[in-house]
Amino acid sequence: MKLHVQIKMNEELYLRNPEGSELGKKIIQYSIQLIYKNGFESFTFKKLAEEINSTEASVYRYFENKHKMLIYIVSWYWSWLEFQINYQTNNILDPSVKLKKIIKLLASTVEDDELTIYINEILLHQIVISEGSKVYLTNHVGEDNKHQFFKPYKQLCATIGTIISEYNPTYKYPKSLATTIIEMAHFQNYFMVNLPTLTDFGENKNETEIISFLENLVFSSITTKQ
Amino acid sequence: MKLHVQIKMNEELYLRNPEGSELGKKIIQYSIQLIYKNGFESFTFKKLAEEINSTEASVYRYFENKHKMLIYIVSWYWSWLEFQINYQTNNILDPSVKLKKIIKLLASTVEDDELTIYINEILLHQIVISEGSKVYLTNHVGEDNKHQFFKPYKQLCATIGTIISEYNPTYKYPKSLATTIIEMAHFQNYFMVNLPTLTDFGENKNETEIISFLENLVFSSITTKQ
DNA sequence: TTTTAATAATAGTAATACTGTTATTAAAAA
DNA sequence: TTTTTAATAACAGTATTACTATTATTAAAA
Repeated sequence: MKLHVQIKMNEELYLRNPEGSELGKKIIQYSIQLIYKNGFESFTFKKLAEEINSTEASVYRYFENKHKMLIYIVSWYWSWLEFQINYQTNNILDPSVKLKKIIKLLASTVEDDELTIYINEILLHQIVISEGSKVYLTNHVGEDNKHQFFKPYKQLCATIGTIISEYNPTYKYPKSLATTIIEMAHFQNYFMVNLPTLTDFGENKNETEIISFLENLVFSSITTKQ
Repeated sequence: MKLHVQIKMNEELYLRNPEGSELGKKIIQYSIQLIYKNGFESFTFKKLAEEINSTEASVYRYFENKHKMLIYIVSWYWSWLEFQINYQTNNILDPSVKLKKIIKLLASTVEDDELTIYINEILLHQIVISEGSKVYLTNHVGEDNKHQFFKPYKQLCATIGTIISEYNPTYKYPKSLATTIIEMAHFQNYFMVNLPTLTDFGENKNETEIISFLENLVFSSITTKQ
């Protein structure tokens, strides 16, 4: 039996479901490649169309604009990560072990998931690090929120927040600490690679130091008496 | 005697110094207003020119493009905040008192500084919250870094990191904790206002809760034995 | 009074972010 | 098998953005 992880995406994010056709999958696959390579700002549907030997108009049949495309792939990532977390922390009872596992999953280079051939999770993870916050840092965040575009991100925060509360039910800021872990797992990685003077991770540039930093941050916060 | 706070800006950020002319000051003043109102994405030099009854070409005499303009105003903010922090923590010896003061300055609504008539610090603070990270989350971060465009931000992190090390010389991640404080002071504020389910600050929407969260985060991290 | 500098006014270009139309092809339904 | 439908390719076109270049006008400095 082949396990197929189907991630159900918010239907308002696309005009035509990209998972439902070869062209659609190609659009996702090469969008990830292009955004990874040149950044979201210089990514255009025209360049994408040239890359996949199709036309701009065809891409517009799938996505209204490139921002919704970004929300789509970033949301996909959060949903996928949520699944990985649930899968890997399943049967673990100790919340501190769970939290350590989550920190590791957030801060480590992901492994490419063989089940989703057209999505390269390694590149997607890098995109989420560099472009992920642009998804909600817009003037239309309220509108987008009404359309539930941030649900997978919120869901992940809720999951992490719940485990924090399991560990220490008296801790007052489980959700804020959850977003801090998520955002800092990515920001510290971005700083380490691009602006290393902003971090304490120096030359070696590996993720174990980020994990130590985050573990220290989280466990001292939720262990300290208030 | 009138105290004049002159902030020396990186000369590579502009083509002509906006502080040196009436038009230049108007460009800064109305850029802040427009970016605050409609967000950075929809901000254009044409709209700005219309707003100040000038022309696009005149604006281009001052700034090469709108991204450098954003770096300019955000850097100005960090330099200004650094000054405020140094001023307000001057003569304080206890590093924990200093840190609390800094957290408060980072997380609170700033007061308009009467000394800079054409810069509205309250609006600028909101811009730094919503658009600040876009300054370095670009594909040309390396180039921009070489040109020292992030110096004021780095300087602020160094200042905060130094005080953290003063409090606890054995703490291993002073700089990463410094960036965490800065970024989270802003992100938690943004989430509180725009995506409240991501935080624990609920209905009241005031900054004292964010300050408590950050104080708890910082002091438990640097007080815990490692 | 002359020179210079700054700005306004105007024009123009390449690229971006789309929309619309029609021809072609492939797959599904009759 | 034929017909219908759906998807895509190909092409054309528009408004806006992000610029550059040129010249006229004005104001200040030499």
